[in-house]
Amino acid sequence: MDISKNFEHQQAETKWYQHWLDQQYFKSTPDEREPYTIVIPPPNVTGVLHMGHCLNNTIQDILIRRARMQGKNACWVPGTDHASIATEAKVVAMLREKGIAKSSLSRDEFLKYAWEWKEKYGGIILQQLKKLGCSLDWDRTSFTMDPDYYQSVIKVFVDLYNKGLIYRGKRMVNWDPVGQTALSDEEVIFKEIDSKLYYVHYQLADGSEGGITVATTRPETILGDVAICVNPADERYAALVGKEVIVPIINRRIPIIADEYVDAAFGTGALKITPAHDKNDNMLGLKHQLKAIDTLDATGKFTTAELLDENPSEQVLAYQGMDRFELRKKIAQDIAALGQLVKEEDYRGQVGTSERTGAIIESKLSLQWFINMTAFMDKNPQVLEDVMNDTIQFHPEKLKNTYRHWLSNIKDWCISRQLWWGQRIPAWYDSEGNFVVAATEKEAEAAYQQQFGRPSSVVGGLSQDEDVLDTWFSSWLWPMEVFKGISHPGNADARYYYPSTTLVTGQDIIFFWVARMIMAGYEYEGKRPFKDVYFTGMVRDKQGRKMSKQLGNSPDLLELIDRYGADAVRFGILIASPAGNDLLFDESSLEQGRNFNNKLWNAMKLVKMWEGRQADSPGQLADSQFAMDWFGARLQQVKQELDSLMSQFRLSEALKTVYSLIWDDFCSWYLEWVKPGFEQPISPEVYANTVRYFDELLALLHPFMPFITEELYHQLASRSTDLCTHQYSAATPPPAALLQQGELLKQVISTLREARAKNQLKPKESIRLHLQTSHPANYDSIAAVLKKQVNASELLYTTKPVANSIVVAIESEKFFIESEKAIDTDQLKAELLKDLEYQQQFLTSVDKKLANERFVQNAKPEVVEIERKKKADAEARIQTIQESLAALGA
RNA sequence: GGGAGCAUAGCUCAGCUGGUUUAGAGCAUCUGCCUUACAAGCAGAGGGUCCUUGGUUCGAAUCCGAGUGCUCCCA
Repeated sequence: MDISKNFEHQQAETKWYQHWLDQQYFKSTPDEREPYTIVIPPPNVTGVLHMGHCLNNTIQDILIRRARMQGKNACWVPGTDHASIATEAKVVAMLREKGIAKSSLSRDEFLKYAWEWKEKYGGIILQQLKKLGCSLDWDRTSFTMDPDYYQSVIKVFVDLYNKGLIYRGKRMVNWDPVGQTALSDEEVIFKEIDSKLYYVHYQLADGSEGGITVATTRPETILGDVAICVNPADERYAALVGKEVIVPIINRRIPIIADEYVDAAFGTGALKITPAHDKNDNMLGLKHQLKAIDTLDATGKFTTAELLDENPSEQVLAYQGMDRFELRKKIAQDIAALGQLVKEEDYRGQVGTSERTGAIIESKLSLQWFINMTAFMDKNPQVLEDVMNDTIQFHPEKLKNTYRHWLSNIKDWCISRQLWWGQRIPAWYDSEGNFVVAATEKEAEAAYQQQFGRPSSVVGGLSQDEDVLDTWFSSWLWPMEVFKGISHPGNADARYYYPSTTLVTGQDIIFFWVARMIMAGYEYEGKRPFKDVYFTGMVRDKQGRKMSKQLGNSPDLLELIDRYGADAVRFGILIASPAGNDLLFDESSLEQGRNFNNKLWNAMKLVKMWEGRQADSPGQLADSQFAMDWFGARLQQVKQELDSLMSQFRLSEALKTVYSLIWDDFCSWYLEWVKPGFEQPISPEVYANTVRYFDELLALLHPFMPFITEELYHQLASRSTDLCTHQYSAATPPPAALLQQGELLKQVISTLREARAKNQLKPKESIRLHLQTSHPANYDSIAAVLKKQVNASELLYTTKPVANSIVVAIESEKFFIESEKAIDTDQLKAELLKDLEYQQQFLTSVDKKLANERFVQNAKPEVVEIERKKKADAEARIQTIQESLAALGA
């Protein structure tokens, strides 16, 4: 069979992924094995694969493939999130392009479009994950709006309501005037934005001289002012507290009050209070029993609706319908026209924006549904405790602090959204504003009858709440409901797979999702939802900037997979990904991955070349014995290292370890050591061993790079099984002496090669190697390899220096390189002198340490022993060098 | 404003409970090689005041304090 020059990834990827699917290797059903469960962080149904997904899912696939090869029942559940606001925004945009306004559609008509859109474009991302090689159990694909899932969300809402943990109330919410919906605190992104600070003068109501000047960034809310507040300790204003001032333009009389909340150092030290439009103002308003006057509507435009009692002037009425930012300028001008705008200055401040639409958030009073988080946490203290005591283990651990901090300052969760795409809130209202909460209209009717003692028809029937639930109110059930643990409690799958084993997700959704899954897990299963949480950092570009559409620095992943191959992409993204830190993505790491593919491919070609050259060859076998023994030991050693690294989730280091084992130990050392001479036969035993080692390496690498390893596994020999389901054998403790001798051999080879290079001995020029050692037995097993690796025709033991040779000292042993070529003794001497100086300085530092009585007294005996050995080694080395110099006639 | 974290080679990072030579790896750089698997390669080399500064200790990249710079989270 002809072997292609390089690994052809496209072909291999298609072939093997299909084969794995056909063999149902990714399919999992409960059995007697230990389960290893991962639920995918469900990407938005509208999403396309980006770098973050790539990192995240590569890691999950590595964990799941490794678990599968360790004999566990590996189950990785795919799925998508309906992403209410993000999806609805896309559907609205799509309709707008068709010339259809959302407002012209009924709820049902809109949802029909949305479902059509979801069927057409939704879940593209899941197909893309296949390209990356992800071994998901596709039969288990879930969607947060599947009928059962939908019902489970409704069920949980009703249940929490009945438990008194959900309430409806008029509260200050974060209002997105573009999306026209409330948002939870977590959906608000604070940004630094340049604005202006306006200094506005309010005149005293009694007509007397003076007044008070207030600094505000939001003059457009001035018509909703109900008080001016100063710090009670602020002497400047002490005399004014209790007096009234006039709000410019609208001429409302408002009091000057005092509260310690006010920072006397900010602006003028006087704060205008607009309880309808600012969270802190609202808090002060409640405390001082002030009215809230709302002057902005749901779209952020001025409305006089709540001002009509005050007989507003023509000027005020003219603002009707004006956008908040336009209004800001207009009101500033109008105040200036009154001569009450003292000054304007530039100001840079934090402004909340919507995570989804980017719009600047308004704080707005509105009637919404909330979860009482304080009560919830009192009921479920394990949510915090079990993370702090590592029942649920966070990686990296430092995120425990962040988690604790958030939970100990937790605010009520606003869960209603003024959208149509999502689970509709199961609350039912009569025409008088009474309501009941029930899963279905029928149940609602019954509940109504019971609660109010009359059928709802008396007051015109019941109508359901128009709003839907926050997306996270459905995804917090994900680890349970993908196994139908909420909709069909106690079913076999849920019992077997829950709690899941590991969650892999981004640090950015620790509050949105991770914390809430833990909450739901304890509330509904009484158990943690997962054992380990691995948090990935953010993927940034080479300059450390976030990947974004605007910057255009977000590479097209499918194109990268096409160009470098899925294995190389997986390698590249993981090798650059330090545990718990952000990842600076650079295409050069993909190149490294591709080069590694190439290396593996060529190693396979070499071994395949030997396949047909097997013949009994006792000499070749004997010469290779050490290499075989040593590599066997190295393999066990690395297997142990990998177990340890993987259990600590140090995946990047684990990959580096396998990479170096394959590239350095296997290719650069082992294969060279057993390689037969040109067109010489190879011993069948050596060949069989080599293939066996290669198999083991492929198995270790397979979770990281599944395609090329499967391909090579089948190229190397004809097989009846696949690497994908190969079972690892446990690592055995490697013999330390063998490993040590291997290190000695490597060191000797490197040092001799370096000496050859420095003396301009071409690799082809053969040498005679003389060795002066007190332990010749150490060299018996490695002599053959040593000769081959430094191109020595002979290895001779000697007891005295060899004339006209290059001298190399390694510890207390001396090597003499004898060649046809004349030796540059001056250079040799210079080298030796340099080494001598280094050794002498080193000796001095060790001596100093040993001369320190307090060191010898206080340090642990083994540490002192190490120092003594260092001293002895250095002294021996110095002696060797001096003898060599003497032999050179120095 | 509150909290958390980071600072080690040109870049990205290891360096776990202080002592394994005078600090390691990968990538990049430089030198020599188209050596019979691989130039997407091989063999070598150079490169660091472990941010600054006090302290604890026989001993500090490692522990503690202060400072500086950066990052993230929360308000």
